[in-house]
Amino acid sequence: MKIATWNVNSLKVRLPHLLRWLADNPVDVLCLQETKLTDDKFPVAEINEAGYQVAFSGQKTYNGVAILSKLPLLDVVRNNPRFEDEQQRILAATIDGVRIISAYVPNGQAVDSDKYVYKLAWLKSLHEWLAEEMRSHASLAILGDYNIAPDDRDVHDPAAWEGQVLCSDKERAALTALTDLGLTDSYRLFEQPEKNFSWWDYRMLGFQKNKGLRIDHILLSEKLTQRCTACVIDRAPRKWEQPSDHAPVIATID
DNA sequence: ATGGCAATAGAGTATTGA
Repeated sequence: MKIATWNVNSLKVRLPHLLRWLADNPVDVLCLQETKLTDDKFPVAEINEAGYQVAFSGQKTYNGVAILSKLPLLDVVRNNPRFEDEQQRILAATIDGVRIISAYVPNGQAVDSDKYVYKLAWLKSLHEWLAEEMRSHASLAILGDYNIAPDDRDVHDPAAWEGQVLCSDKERAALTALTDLGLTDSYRLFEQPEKNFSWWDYRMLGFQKNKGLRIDHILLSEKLTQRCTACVIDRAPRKWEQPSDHAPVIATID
């Protein structure tokens, strides 16, 4: 089973990229973030035609998450039931006995801004809900754009980013709190290339200069960690015309 | 060198992202 995550930064713009990528990478499950579409505009027919069933939770202009799957999506839940939130950032479904969660963690804008406070509160509540979910689902994977670079290996210029949003101690502690629940960053189970990232700024020739961050992650419960045989970042679609600023991350579960 | 790109809403320019 291959499971993947990709922040597409507008599914309206990126639908051709998505279909092309799925043709090249026929993963079993793909979690999307930043679809930026209301549910009535979601391209269900095109995705079905590509061989995928899909659940989605969107809103106008911002956020929006989805899960594509070759197998049926059961027990679909929108949002963290413990966190009152108008922003559509969480979608969960059970696929082939695995609880899959697509998550779009808030960006946080700047340390100590209102959005940063919201990000930390959101993560704290996610932690509480995940603890619960893990009790009822031994096989659980939470995939998405975490907007947190776990450590300095995940940052192109750690000195420049030190203490900044996406790299601050409080954000990293919030991510560590999630892994302390018994979730593992699948990427670090394996030897990985140096300076390998999942996001590059559109500005400053970020991708060409590889000025990026690794902020998109696949966290696995212990049961899935034992079955995980690979985790890779696919930079290929970042080189395509009019790309998303994020690259997909893929984990293989045997 | 502290900007720079891109998407959205909506009709010039503001907001957000990371």
